[in-house]
Amino acid sequence: MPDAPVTVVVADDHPVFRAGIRDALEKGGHVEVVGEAADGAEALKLVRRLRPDVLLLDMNMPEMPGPEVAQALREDPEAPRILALSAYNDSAYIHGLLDAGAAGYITKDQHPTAVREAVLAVHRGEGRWFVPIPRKPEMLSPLTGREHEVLVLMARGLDNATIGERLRIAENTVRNHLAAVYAKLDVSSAREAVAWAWENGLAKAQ
Amino acid sequence: MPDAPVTVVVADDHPVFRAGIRDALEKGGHVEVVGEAADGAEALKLVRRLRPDVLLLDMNMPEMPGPEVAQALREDPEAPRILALSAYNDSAYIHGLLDAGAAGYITKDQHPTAVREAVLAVHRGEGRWFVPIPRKPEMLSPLTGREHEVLVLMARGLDNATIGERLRIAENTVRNHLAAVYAKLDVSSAREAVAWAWENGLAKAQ
DNA sequence: GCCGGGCTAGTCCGCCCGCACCAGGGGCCG
DNA sequence: CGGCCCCTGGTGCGGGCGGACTAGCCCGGC
Repeated sequence: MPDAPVTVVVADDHPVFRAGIRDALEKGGHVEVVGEAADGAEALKLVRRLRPDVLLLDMNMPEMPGPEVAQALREDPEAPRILALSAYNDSAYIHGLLDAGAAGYITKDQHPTAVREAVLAVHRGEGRWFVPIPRKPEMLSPLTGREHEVLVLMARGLDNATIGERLRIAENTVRNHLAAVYAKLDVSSAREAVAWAWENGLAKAQ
Repeated sequence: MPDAPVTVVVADDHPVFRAGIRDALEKGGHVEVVGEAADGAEALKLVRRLRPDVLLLDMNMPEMPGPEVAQALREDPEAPRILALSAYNDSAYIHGLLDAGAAGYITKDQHPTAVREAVLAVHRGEGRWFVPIPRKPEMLSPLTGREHEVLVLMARGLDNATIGERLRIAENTVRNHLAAVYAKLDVSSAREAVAWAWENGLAKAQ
């Protein structure tokens, strides 16, 4: 390969992690980290300016979480391929991400070389690059994609109006989704639903 | 200083983060990372074998979270100084950690050099925390016993009336306690408070 | 083509709950 | 003793939210 290196923008709110990723990616050659972002909004700006091949996108950032960034890039024809990065391995979460346009998903507990290989695989167009997902039998989350998104935002403490703004839907629609969530989870209050979300890993610290 | 380097064991479940930390710590000299652990149990073993000067301890690890490790090392006379590391910055959490024996506390969103300086400071016997403590300093005062009880029950999904029954107090009293909780945590809804409780380990599961 | 399911949006109702405010009793400490 | 904090209980008000509907649009499958 007379390669132009694969260009990557790394979006994660922890500087130390970014430094570790940069090191891991560039150590083997063929990959160049052209930018780092500490939050989602910064990531968007960088991506649109630098036009990298791959965006390595942490799911859990302040201000603007990963899924929103993926969503925002969804209709951009020049958008980079997105490799989603998360501290946790949540199968229900993954679905929403792929719908939002992520090309791959990998957890932070993987070895640096695995992350590097995932970046290269995503760049080659080998879509849907997964970490071994600890798949408990399918039934984990009976929720639809939208219901899941709404529940995740609620589990962070957002009220219905704010959830609607984030997802760009009416507050009434949020309530409808939540009604479906409550029915499926067999709960009857936001408190219970938020507790369920945390118990089942839809919301995670860090 | 004709120094023997400060020896450090790094405990974090993300290999990339460990690599980043190792790099950041060793880059400036005077510090040597003598071991890495991916979970709390491994950290304990390593500490007892290697006897490092400082243990850089992530709070959020599978199997055995950081606070338990700190607790386990509490009565060990040869225990290293512990610098607690967390993705989040919340005052009540910090208190529990310091009580458990941590010498310092720093968040993951700090610059690598700040982490390094914190390690050195802890080794010198200085200081407690190295991040701006959120909100007013006097907010460090955590919840009262009763407030804590109410919050824990709420984080399980109970409504105010049920909480009152459990604690054998009037629902109005529950509301009063919750008002105090909201003020101290700087939140304004049950959703936020429940999320806070889970983020900070008041509600357990997983 | 028809049907089912997901996403969207709206309405109406009732109540839980957040909020402000007040007040008495008990324990601790200067 | 006086002051302070915690725990307890109460009232009234307004808003957010859950519950139960209806309904249009789009898509994929039978």
